[in-house]
Amino acid sequence: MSPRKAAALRDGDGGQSLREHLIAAAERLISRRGTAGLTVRDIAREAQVADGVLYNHFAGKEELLALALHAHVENVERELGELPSRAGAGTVEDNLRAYIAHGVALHAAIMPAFAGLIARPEVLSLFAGLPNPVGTGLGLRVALAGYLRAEQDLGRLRREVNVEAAATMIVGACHELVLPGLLFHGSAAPPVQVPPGFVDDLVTTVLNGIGPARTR
Amino acid sequence: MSPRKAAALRDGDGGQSLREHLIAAAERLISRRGTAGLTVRDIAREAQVADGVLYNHFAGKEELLALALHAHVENVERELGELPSRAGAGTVEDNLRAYIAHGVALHAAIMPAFAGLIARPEVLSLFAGLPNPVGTGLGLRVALAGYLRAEQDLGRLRREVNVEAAATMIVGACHELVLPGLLFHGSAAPPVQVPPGFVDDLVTTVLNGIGPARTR
Amino acid sequence: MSPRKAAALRDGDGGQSLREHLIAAAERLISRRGTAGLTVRDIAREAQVADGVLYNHFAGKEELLALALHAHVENVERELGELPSRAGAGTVEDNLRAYIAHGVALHAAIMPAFAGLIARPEVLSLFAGLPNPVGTGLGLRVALAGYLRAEQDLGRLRREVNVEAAATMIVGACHELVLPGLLFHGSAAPPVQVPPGFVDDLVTTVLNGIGPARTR
Amino acid sequence: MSPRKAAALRDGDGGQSLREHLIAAAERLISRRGTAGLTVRDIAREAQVADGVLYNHFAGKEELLALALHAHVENVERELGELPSRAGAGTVEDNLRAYIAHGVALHAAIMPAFAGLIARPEVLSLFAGLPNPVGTGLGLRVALAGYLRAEQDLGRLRREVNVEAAATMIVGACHELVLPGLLFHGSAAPPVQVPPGFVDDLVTTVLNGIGPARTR
DNA sequence: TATGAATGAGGTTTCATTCAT
DNA sequence: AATGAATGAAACCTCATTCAT
Repeated sequence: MSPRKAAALRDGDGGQSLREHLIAAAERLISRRGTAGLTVRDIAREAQVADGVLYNHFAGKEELLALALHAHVENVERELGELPSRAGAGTVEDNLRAYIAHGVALHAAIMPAFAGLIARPEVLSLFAGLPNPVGTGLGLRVALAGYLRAEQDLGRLRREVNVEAAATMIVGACHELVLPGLLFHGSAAPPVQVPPGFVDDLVTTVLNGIGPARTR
Repeated sequence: MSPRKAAALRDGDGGQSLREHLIAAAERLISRRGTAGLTVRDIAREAQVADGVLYNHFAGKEELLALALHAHVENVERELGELPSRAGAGTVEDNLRAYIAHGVALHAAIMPAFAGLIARPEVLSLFAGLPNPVGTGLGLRVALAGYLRAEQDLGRLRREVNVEAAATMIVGACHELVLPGLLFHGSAAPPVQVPPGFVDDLVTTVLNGIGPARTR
Repeated sequence: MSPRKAAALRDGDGGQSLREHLIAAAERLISRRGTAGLTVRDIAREAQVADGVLYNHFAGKEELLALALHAHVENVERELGELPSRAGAGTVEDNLRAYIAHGVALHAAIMPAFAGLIARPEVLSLFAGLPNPVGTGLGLRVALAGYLRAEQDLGRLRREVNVEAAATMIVGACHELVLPGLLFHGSAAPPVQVPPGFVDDLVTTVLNGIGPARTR
Repeated sequence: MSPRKAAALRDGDGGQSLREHLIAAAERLISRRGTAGLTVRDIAREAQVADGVLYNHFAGKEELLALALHAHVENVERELGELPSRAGAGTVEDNLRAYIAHGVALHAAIMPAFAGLIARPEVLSLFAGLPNPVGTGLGLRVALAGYLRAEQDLGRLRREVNVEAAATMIVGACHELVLPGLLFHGSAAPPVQVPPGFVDDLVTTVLNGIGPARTR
């Protein structure tokens, strides 16, 4: 009555549909090797499934990649846990440290996924079209700006600063900490190592500035 | 009898070796279309040279790409001109603005080149192995940190700040300003538009910080 | 408990067996798009039936196609109506005109169906093996020859002519009027347009001949 | 100095370019098996050449097929030799017999080639765009009509007959003689056998007509 | 040494058929 | 008996690299 189930689902993985199984397999590969050089055959093999199945469930490679990318971002964000979104709780320093740690880990995990797709706008626009709560990790900047503004409202940050500028610098610093390792050790790089104390220094810098005295 | 010269060199371009000619052609393509989807045939055609020559001068596509990438970064940096390396000259604000403008332009120009290669560690390690004075645009951070330290020595920036942290944030902000356009508008994106006043806000923020009062 | 019925038969189409339902669906597609590029999935979808059913009722795609082709020829002939089989009725000219009109319409309708199969002898021999009263439209020639012979017997056509030869020429002319449009305008060609008066000229020619005087 | 030659050309077939070699190989297959089910691999194998070569010489499979089809028609026409184009020479009967023999042989040879392409309009329009003197065998009808008109001018055929109609019937008869064998014995059919005397009967019929007396 | 055609592995996709449910 | 997802061979095409000339 019901149609046949894929061998891969029959033994053990029975809880999900093959569609989900395929997305999960692709996500696994993305998280392992990034998005570049990923072939349909790789994905089918990882899913232990025939080459052609994917076309029973997706319009093509591109749709699957977009969905897997989405799943990857979601997985990473789930693993990283909540951001300190409630202003006023804890110290600002601690909260900023949390944002930075989050940003470094997030970018380390998702940049290899996006990198291989810069040249494939179709996948990226499919991705952009997905219901995408937090999104591309770009959401981080928005979230951070929101947090900063809330702290401003509470008086724990100065009123006159441009929170967008601050958020840009902080999130940018996370990129900057991740990129070199990505470029020069490959996606099989050791987990990013931020020198001890460096995050503290970032936070101090952003809070106090580097100028000799307050201008303006 | 001297060995045959490539047709492309015979007329007009006689000053360079074919090796240099090929690197230049590849660089031209990289700067036009980025690194993704670039075939050796494209390069040979751009160089007006037979498909196979490249193997007489390079170990393979990868070596040529690494060298062309290097040339590309050098070209971009040459075109962008000098950075305010002499501390003490002009105002710190102006100098920081110059660094940021430089960084945005630099990353906008070189990120499409690197993007297509994140997944090809071979090219990137060849690149990393090149005698690479300024390098990957990562040089920018080093240069900026040096500048900041010099200003510290002159007393125009506070002694206790970690200039590495500051440089990381500033250069990171440049990444952050460039990346989204790259990802979601393709490499045929409009030239990056930083909102007016935003660079000023970045500078102000980094100089003054965002905290309510100086800590530490 | 009787065996399950296909969904498509349950509502409304209950009069036929699923076998007949499938043949009808395939015939519909053949008459719409010809035989080329027809997939079993197309047929199943047209029949609103699961992909696999067809293998419960036919040896495979080929048998189904052969039967659908047969049905298609039958349908077309039914729609075209009766041929003037009774010699002596009407004028010979009118009757020949009717045969030609019939032949043109018949070939226009069935040639796209056969065209996609010339290269698939299996289907065609299955088709040829079917109890095939009128057959492949080749029946037309037989019918026409029969009619001509009957008119001969009535003295309305000359005794000594070879009715097979005449029938061959007349039916052949129908092919010839249909083929070019088929080849060079695709099966989405406009319905065959025979220039006005041309059928008359064919009839006149076949009746009177083209020679200057009766030979033999 | 010159590039490498294909292995297949090196031993023995050296006179032609690989482009010609490929067209010839495809033509060979077309003449053997018709056009349907012909894969690029088949062609490459027949040409004893690597799978990918064809794309160095043609835009794709379609262009090659169109050219091979063209070559096939040319070959067949060359082998069949000249048609009696000079009116007035020989007897009209003999000339018509020659046309019919030619037409039967021609269609027997080229119809399997065209049949497989009815569903691929792209190939057919490429073919139609080729410089195509005689063309698709459709040229035969034009040539025959021309010949008939010339005989009319000489008074060997009656003035008032529509030569187009006559040509249509005669060429159509050739189709009709060829088609059934094609459909029901496959392209590996025995060479078409026209019953002895049948061609004579066709000629007699077309010259004298079948009517009891000259009408009009 | 330059040439550029030849090579062939490997990419994405289609589709007739099978088969667990 | 019906279902429809799974299967996997095979289609067309690309492209880095080789190599006879």
